[in-house]
Amino acid sequence: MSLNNQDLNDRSLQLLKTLVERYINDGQPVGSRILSKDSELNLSPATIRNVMADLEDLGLIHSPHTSAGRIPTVSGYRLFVDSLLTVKPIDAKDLAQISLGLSETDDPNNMIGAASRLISELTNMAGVVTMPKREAVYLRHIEFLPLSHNRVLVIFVTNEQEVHNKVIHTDKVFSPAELQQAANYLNSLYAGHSLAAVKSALLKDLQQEQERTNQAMLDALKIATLTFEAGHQKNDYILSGETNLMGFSELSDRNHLRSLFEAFSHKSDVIHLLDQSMKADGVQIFIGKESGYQAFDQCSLVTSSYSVNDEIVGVLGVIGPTRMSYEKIIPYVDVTAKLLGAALNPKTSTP
Amino acid sequence: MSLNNQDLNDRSLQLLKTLVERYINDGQPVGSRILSKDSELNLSPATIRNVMADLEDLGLIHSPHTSAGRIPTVSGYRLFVDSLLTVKPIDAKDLAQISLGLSETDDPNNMIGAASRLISELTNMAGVVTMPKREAVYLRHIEFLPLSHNRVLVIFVTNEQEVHNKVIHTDKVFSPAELQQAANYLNSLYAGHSLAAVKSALLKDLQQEQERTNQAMLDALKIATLTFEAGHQKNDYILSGETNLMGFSELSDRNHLRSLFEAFSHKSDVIHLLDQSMKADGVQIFIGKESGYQAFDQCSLVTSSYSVNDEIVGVLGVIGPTRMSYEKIIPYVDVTAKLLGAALNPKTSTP
DNA sequence: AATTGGCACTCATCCATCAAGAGTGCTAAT
DNA sequence: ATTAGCACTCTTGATGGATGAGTGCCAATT
Repeated sequence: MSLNNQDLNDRSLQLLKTLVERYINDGQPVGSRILSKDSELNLSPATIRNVMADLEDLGLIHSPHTSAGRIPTVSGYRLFVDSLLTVKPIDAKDLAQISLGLSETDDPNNMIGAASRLISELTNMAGVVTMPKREAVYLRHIEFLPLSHNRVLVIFVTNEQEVHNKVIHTDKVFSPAELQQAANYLNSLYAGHSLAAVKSALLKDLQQEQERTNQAMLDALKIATLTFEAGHQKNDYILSGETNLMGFSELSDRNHLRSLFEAFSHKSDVIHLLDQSMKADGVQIFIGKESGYQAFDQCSLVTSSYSVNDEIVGVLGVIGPTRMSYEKIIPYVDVTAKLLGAALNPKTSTP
Repeated sequence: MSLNNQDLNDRSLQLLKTLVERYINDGQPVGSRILSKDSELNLSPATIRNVMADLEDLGLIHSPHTSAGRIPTVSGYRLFVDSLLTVKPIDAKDLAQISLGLSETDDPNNMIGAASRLISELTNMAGVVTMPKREAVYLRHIEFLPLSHNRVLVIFVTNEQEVHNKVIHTDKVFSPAELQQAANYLNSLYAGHSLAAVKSALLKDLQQEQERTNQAMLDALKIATLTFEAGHQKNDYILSGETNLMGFSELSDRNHLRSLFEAFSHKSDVIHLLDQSMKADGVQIFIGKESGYQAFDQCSLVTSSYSVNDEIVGVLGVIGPTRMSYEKIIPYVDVTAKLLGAALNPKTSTP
């Protein structure tokens, strides 16, 4: 056994690097002859073969069958991505396209969609961006409109300009005037407070008022309780360019493709996966089975969280085949996430 | 030439019918021997062959190659669907599932989604439902909130409970009080009127006020003009179960599948296609190339408009391969569309 | 001791051939 | 008008080289 660390470090890594690069380019298993010509070190195919055998023993590469070249395993990609890769600078034209694309709208929702579309178009893969999810959501304004059958339409605005609406069922019928009064009361009491604070305050106030039995205020508090009892975070994402994935031969198996697209439809798996990237700054990568979801076995996911006012609020990512150009994709994801965060910051935009 | 109308009418149609039914069942080209056994008329394969040759001359069937059976052409399907088909009654259990599924929510948006999901699950194909689009949209309530940089968040409610919001840019900065006053003014003036009426009234009132130079009202009218200048009809649809389409071998060609899913993403083609069904009551069918969109060449689309209060407001449909069980699908689409219309009617729901 | 040339060996891929089977169209007989 | 019979076509699947890429290992070289 001549495969100690010394062996690996010197040139095996170099060879692994060129092997991965070559495979990412061609999609063909790369053999000793090609690798010999491709690497700067002047080694004969025979020597390369010895090294390759070592790399295979270490589980970094494997060959699909006897007479084919080698392709990287997940560990091989991982090593490549972690220590060998030299990122390419982002194309100036593409950078401009991203900035421009993100500045075309004020609406945060549209901006998320634009980011998803941009990253998908520039990488020719699927782009995905989660809706921003603020830790602290502030109640800005609330409004009630009566509907038929004891139902009330609640409209409330959070943060700067996020509009939510829901229908609640009340015990009794309220007149428009009563609802107006309730809204005024709640606005004066709770506007500017975080939703969490509002919820706990509601509980307290409800008890207090119950003792004092001020009916009007009691009603207002009850309606408000109904309004805020469920979560309002959308927990959704915008996916673009899924169809690009159909162009990759490694994903062409019908069943694979189907389970992949089913995962996109169900959303929960993808959301869970993206949530993992919320924790960290910067770019994160899931290669093949690393994601833990079978549907993504043949895919890699390159993500970056994006922040508004130094608070991480969402994740932007790219989904493609394991054989993707990480060197190119990583900076694109990185930059787009940063630009999206900046564009979403209301203080910086359109002075 | 022995292929006059007499020939066709008698038993050729009967044979065409069983041929189509058989092909829809098996997916295999059906030959003279099978057809001879399958049809009640006791004819030898040879006779059947003569009839089939006639049907082929008429463009109703064709054979993929010399030694294969025949499969229906678009015209063949069309004739089958228009005059030969005997619809199967809808399964009671499925009917219950639809009713139940549609009654689970109040929110029209959720109901559309549920309808799309239900029809897709019950047919094992893709379900599509357009968002309801009322001819007459009534303004119910309008509200303004100030944002930074001369921007105003407009929230307005139409019809019963449809909430819209948009950000408009104003010439000058408005105080919250001014905006409140403007909203009150507009609500008193225009609430209950159709959006079209509001738009034309705005133009007139704007001119009148300009002469009288009442600044506050002039401002209100200007903001309102900005609010209503663009259309607010969503013109969107909810698609479900697209992935079911990946299971059909006739759509398995990667490029076909891709262009199909790209059409789903672009939406415009599908919307245009569905809009054609808005004009008519009842079930409409587009078979293969009849749709006019290349992406749908291999697909059929079975649609039905749905109505609220006798006004057609949207379309529900199913997308699948041309070789689909029309006899089963048609009543499902029909019934689901009717039930959806009923469920959307606020007067009928939850008394 | 590391490197290399040489060589036998393994597989996937391509291509031609072949047999079987399904289905047709046509003709002649019923 | 219908049908039996038959020659013919064409797909499908199996078989079997031939080719070529690539490997692993051994012995020779540096």
